[in-house]
Amino acid sequence: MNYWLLKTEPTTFSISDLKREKITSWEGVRNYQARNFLLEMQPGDVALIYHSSTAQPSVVGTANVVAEAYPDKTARQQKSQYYDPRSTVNKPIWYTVDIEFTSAFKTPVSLEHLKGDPFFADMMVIRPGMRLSIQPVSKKHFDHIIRLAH
DNA sequence: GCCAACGTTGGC
DNA sequence: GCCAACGTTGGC
Repeated sequence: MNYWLLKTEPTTFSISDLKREKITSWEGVRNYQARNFLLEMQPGDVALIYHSSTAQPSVVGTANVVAEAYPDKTARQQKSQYYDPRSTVNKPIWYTVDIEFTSAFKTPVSLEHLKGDPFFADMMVIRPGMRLSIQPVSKKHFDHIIRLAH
């Protein structure tokens, strides 16, 4: 079982949207490194949902991975902002996974907190210039964030 | 809105 | 295969 952090801009898709939809396809990942992490994800893995590009960037909830990676259909939809003409049915480039809402934190754990807490000193998300939208997370970091959120 | 850090593209 | 130019991300 592995742990992940999934970034999203709340103006595009927020934890509230996930709560309402219950299960969603995590479409639109267009970065090879993030895609490779998507391909590693397995049902049973759990993820932190992180709001980026907002007043207080924070971990805001959790989700379960419920379907392993499969081709992202938006790559072949010309009207989609995620359209990529290089991706074909036979040779898809981009993938997505299905995740299921599990919780929205009453107390989000802010990036500011993570940066200030030595416990998270080696967490990927606090590294300056870290733009990766899908990141592996250690169990100890995951568990502690859950504890802080309660 | 600024801008640093990165990733991608494409000419050579 | 190098690298400059350009585009994107995302905190501030």
